[in-house]
Parts: sequence; structure tokens; C-alpha cells
Amino acid sequence: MEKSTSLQHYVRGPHRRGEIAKAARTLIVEKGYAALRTRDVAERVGISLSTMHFHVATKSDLVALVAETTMDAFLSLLPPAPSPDMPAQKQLRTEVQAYYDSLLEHGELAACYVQLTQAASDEPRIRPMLEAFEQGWSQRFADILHIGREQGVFRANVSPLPAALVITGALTAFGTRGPGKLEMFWPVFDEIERGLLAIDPKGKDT
Amino acid sequence: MEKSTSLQHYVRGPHRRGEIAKAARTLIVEKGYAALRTRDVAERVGISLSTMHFHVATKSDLVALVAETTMDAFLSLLPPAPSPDMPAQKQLRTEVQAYYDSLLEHGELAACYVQLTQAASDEPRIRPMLEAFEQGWSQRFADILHIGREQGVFRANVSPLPAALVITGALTAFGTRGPGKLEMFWPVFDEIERGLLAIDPKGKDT
DNA sequence: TGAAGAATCGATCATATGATCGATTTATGG
DNA sequence: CCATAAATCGATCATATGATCGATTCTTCA
Repeated sequence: MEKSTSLQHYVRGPHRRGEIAKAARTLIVEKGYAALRTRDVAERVGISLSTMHFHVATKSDLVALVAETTMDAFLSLLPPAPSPDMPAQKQLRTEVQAYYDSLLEHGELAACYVQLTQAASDEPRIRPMLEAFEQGWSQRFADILHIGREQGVFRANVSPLPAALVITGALTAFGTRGPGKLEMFWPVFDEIERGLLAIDPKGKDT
Repeated sequence: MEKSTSLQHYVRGPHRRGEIAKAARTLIVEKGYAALRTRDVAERVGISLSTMHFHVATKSDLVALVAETTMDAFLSLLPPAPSPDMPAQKQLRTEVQAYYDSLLEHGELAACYVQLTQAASDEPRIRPMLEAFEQGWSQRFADILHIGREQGVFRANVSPLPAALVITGALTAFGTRGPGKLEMFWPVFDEIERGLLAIDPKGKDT
């Protein structure tokens, strides 16, 4: 239990903030925001509580840092912005697939997002961030739906924004439920898609 | 600040547990489960911390008590169980209307439910309760959808359970968002309904 | 090479919080 | 009307937790 020989103490630059943010996110996902302890974060990084406070002054700052990095990471996983020149049904699938992949490969992000939602009552600073994120995400779906309606692939009476809220609402539910519950993901999306598609009897047009 | 003349101390019977549960629920809704303090609950009821512990031994017991009473209260607001002999579209509306009413008149219940979801990590005892509740609620919608499909009011290719998850997922999102966001409730539901209804060209049958 | 500053640590503080204990007060049945 | 149990309270404990302080070690660069 004695210190290993090669411990390279003393990390320079802003690297430690990244490590701290990551550790905090992991702990938030594992035990929930309510159980987040600055001590545990420091221990996870392998530094003392004091050092941790040196890099991130207060717990409030820590939460804000986690919120920033988490949502940035999430946004970087999204496909290109919706385009009127691409088939809408495919764009919808792609968008949802990206979310599904994020749940599989980066489940921490969605799970952490849910926790941050709870943290918002303690930390009003992060609320605007969360709202902007959620609104932006819904808008992507609304854009796709609008495009698809123009293209005639979706029902003519689709209301883009409400329909987008249906999608984000239904899919967000999978972020909260633990893994294993993911088996209903595609059945749920398929059901949504069936409800959106224009009835195209016999594939004839006009 | 001196004790009012007529303070009827000493409440007999199990009445205090009810008061405590109610106070705890209110506080959970106001400030979130993470900020729930046994002291605050006691103060809200108007008793000392010791008395509070006399009636509800531990904080864990308190949370379990809140979970029980909250879900019981919620269930009591639901309409009669789905019936194959009634028009499914109307039953669906009724079911959703009941939920909407509960959000308006008893927003504490849905809000508290969301908080209890978070509490589940600290308090494993309440997890089975929450799961049973959620499963039961989704099943009600699944039953209605199945009935409606048989009746021909809903698409023949509706999958009851996935569609039910779409509904509960989309509607649950309104429980988390604060009031004021409720204006999108019915547009969202109308969109869901449009996606479910069988195309009934010109209202002719067979 | 030798300040100067960046990074780290151990010790400690101040407070919050769940829980316990013993004493006291009140209602109730016999 | 009084003895017993239920209900209440104040004081206190034990611990958890965010934060601070001063000393120490390492890195950098002039």
C-alpha cells in the first residue's frame, strides 16, 4: 500500500480540470447528483481535497463545469443539422440512431443530463444551459418533421413542434431507465414513425 | 412569539403520520428530494424533531411513507379500468384528461413522483413501488390501444405497448417541466392521437 | 542554477444533519 | 381521580461535508 515508484505528481496546465469534470460526471451517474461529494471526486482523480479546491473553487463551480462539458460532449455526437434537400425519413432515423448510439456508448451523458436536471434546483446557474439544450434538441426534430411534411413523406397534418416533443419525451424516458430497458427503444420509435408517415396506398403519387 | 392560548397539543392516533407525510411531500416538491431535511418536515408540521422521530423512526421510513401515500393518491384520481365495451378514443381522452387534471389540481403528485424517482438510488425500498406503478399506468394505455385497434378506431398496425410507452413518455415530460409549460400539453396529445387514428376516408365504413 | 510561481498536501474549522436519551406533559380508562 | 401509556420536547451526540490555511514540493525559465 505504499506509493508506487513512478507517481508523476504535478500535472501542469488545465488538464486537471478535465479530469475532475470527468470524475465528477462518473460519480454523478453512479450515485446520483444528490450523493455527489467533493471528497469522492478528489479521491477518484487521485488528488487531495485541497488540490481539488485549488482547481475548482467551489462545489457550485464543479457542477457548472460538469454541465458544460457534458452538454458539449453530447452535442458533438449529433449528426449534421437537418437539411431540406435530404429525405426526411432517413434524417429522422439518423437523428434517433445517433441518440441511441449515445445511450449505448456514452450512456453517462444522458444519465448525467437527467441528474443535472435535478441539480438545477440547487444550482440555478445551470438551468439556462439545460433549457437551451433541450429546446435546441427538440428544434432539430421539429425541423426534420417540417421538412418531411413538405416532402410529403409525413402526414400533411403533422404539427412539427408538438410531434417533436412527443419524440423527445418518449426517447428521453430511455435515458432515465437503466440499461436493459433499452430493448423497447426501437419498437417505440417504430411506433412513432408509423404514426408520422403519410398513408401511401400502393405507392402511387398524386 | 409566545405560544398561542389554544394550542391543542397532543394529537392521538395515527393522524400525525398523515400530517408528516403531507408535509414531507410538500417539501420534496418545493425543494427537491435532495434537499429534504427531517428538521424541515418537523417544523412544517409544527412539532419537534424528536416527536417527528417518534412517529416516523428514520428518514428512510419517511421516504417510504411518502412514496406509499403519493402513489395511492395518484391512483385514486384515475378513471375506471379500460373496458372493451366503450369507444376507445373516448377512453383514451378520458384517461389523458384525468392525468391533465391531476397536473392542474394536484401537481404535487406528479412532481413528487419525479423526485421519488431520484430518491430510488438512496432508498432501494421504494424502487419496486415505482416500477409497479409505472408498469401499471402504461398497461392501462396499452389496454385502451388494444381495444381501439380491435374496434377499428386505431391503426391496424398499432403496437399497444410501444404506443403506450410513447404516450406515457411524452406526457410524463410535462410532470417535470414547471407549470406554464403546460400549454403544449394538448397540442402534444392531439398529435399523438392523429398518429394513432385509422385513416377513415370520407367517414364511410367497410 | 536559483528564484518565482504553480500544484499538492495534511490539518483543521464551521456547520448541517440524522439520530438518541431522559424528562415532562397530556389524554384516557378503570 | 389517578395510574398508565402515548405524545411531546430540549439537549446532545456522532458524523458528514464543504471550505480554508499554511507549509511543502515540483516545474519553469531567465
